[in-house]
Amino acid sequence: MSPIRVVNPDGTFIIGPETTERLLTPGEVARLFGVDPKTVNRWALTGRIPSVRTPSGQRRYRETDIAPLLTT
Amino acid sequence: MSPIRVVNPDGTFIIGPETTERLLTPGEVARLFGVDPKTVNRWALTGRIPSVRTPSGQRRYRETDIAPLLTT
DNA sequence: TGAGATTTGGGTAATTCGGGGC
DNA sequence: CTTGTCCGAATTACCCAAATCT
Repeated sequence: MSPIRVVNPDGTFIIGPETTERLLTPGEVARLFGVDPKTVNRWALTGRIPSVRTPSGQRRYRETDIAPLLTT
Repeated sequence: MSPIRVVNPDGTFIIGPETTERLLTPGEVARLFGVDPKTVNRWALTGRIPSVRTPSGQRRYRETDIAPLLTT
């Protein structure tokens, strides 16, 4: 399998060959916090948590955005 | 109308006389969005994202088509 | 020629979406 | 103000086997 390499127009990497960021589903994040998945989506809507949208509109959450919130 | 492209076995394809660009496999795109590889192919079938076909029928995806969709 | 990983397609169960109201 | 729930519609995940790629 080839490495992931998504580049910007200026040639810089969005995701480099050595980086594979893990994305979490709303349900996975909900279980981490002990809340309903819809609550997680509301956090995204209100700007509390950044999210990535699939082409169809579903949300995925970066592990690096979620992990710091669990420690506090 | 997208241009006709001839895909090499290593996933690269010819842009110009001296330029070549690598394409992303379904598995790579799937990891970028945190979904199943089959879901990525479904996006191509429903026209949500453009795709390139190898002579054997497998799908490949252009980085420049995928990268803009990863916005937060 | 062979082994292991990946891709593809079909079918079905589970998840997610948004709106609305409590 | 935040959260959990109900609803229908849309989207996705997991099962399998066969084909393709490394």
